[in-house]
Amino acid sequence: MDSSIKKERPRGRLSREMIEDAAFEVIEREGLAGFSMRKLAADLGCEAMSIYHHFPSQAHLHEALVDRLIGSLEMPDAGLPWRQRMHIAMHDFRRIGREHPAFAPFLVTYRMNSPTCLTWLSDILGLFEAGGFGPELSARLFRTVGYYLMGAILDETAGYAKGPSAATTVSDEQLARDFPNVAAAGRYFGAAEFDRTFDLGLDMLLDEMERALGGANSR
Amino acid sequence: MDSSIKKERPRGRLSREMIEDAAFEVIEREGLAGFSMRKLAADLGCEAMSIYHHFPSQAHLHEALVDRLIGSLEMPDAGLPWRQRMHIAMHDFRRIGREHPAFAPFLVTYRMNSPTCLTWLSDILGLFEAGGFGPELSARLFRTVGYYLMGAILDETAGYAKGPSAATTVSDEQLARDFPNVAAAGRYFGAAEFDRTFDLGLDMLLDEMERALGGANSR
DNA sequence: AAAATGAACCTTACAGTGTAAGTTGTCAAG
DNA sequence: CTTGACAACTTACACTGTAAGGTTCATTTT
Repeated sequence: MDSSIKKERPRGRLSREMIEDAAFEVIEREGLAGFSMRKLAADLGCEAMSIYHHFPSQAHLHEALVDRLIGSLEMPDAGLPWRQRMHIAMHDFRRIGREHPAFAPFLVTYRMNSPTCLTWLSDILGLFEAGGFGPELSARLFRTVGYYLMGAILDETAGYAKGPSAATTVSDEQLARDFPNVAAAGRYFGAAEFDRTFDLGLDMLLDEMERALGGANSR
Repeated sequence: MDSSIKKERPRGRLSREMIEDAAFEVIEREGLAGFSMRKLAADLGCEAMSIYHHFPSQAHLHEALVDRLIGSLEMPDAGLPWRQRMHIAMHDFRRIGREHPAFAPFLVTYRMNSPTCLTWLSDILGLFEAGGFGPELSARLFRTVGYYLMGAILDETAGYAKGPSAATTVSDEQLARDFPNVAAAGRYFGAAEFDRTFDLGLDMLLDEMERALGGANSR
């Protein structure tokens, strides 16, 4: 058996899909800032520059990862009520963020303009419009839930994105003494409460949207 | 007028405040990713390593910038009604983000745990509690508006944070043809609509919170 | 005045980064 | 077998954060 250190991998066996798969792994293992083309290459058993044959730059690779994630999303069953469909779509997006916590900051910061992403965006806008909102309100409400979603994903994945704060941190004792209400709130800030907290805010927004719809209809 | 490239600057004239001021400038000029200790030093007229006498690392410096911004926030007048105070506090935070658009991604991603930041966080939590919410709901509603705020700031400053997308972009014609509803929504996604859109979502959340309060009181 | 102290700043060096440019290896078509 | 095309590798460059150690200068002590 061949015993070279690098995995035996004949030429011509590198593909975009393989590279993307490995990139997700390296990012989650090393963190987004710790990711590099050389580490990715080491994972793939090739040299860094070989990757450039498939992606013209690291930025292109990162954007391809976004495309992969967004492209994997499916719109909820059109037979369901509007509110339920919106609820599902929001949870779907949140899920792909949480499944790739180290990549999540890039995902939510990225300004979508690829066909794949625009399709998703268009579908979500269409969901609002199908719910009875006009073009303007659909756009603004999309932003509203989008903002909420972005912030939630960032918070819920923040523990993975960067290590502990470098600068002065406040000890638990000092926190309990000087900021008792923050210490008390900490109980509801933990990962165990993410689902409940997320749904609270999401339902508040959806409640208010339905109210706006009902008000317009009954008027 | 003196035209030396580096500012004349006798020893002992470097201070944390000066460095922070220059760092804000360099970050806004070069972008967060384009920022470096050497560029900062060039701006200050010193060598890169001199900065390490005042900040032990770049991360410490960045966190000091967050502290500066958060520390500059003042709580709204306690005599005002609860809802108005919350509205002002949210707009204040949004303002410091928008005043430093390139730095905003770090600001909103940063997990606050310095005394300065904890003081602000405690004050906001106190604002909910003063409004009549118990500890648990105060914590969860803080998260809710916090998520919304983070997302809004990220979106509103995204144009400054990074250059145009590196990968395939969809042309305006293609957008109008293949994604007409997205193209139509673009009208409401521009900077001119930021204020109106932000207030729409914020007011929805505050409406819903007041409703929760009223419901609890009238029950 | 002279010497000592210590902070403030600079110089050098290293391991790491993205990626441009040029080179090599491999396989398929002629 | 030769030729071509292309995938992968090698080298090189300009840049990064920062560790280690050297230099300069204001202040304090003698």
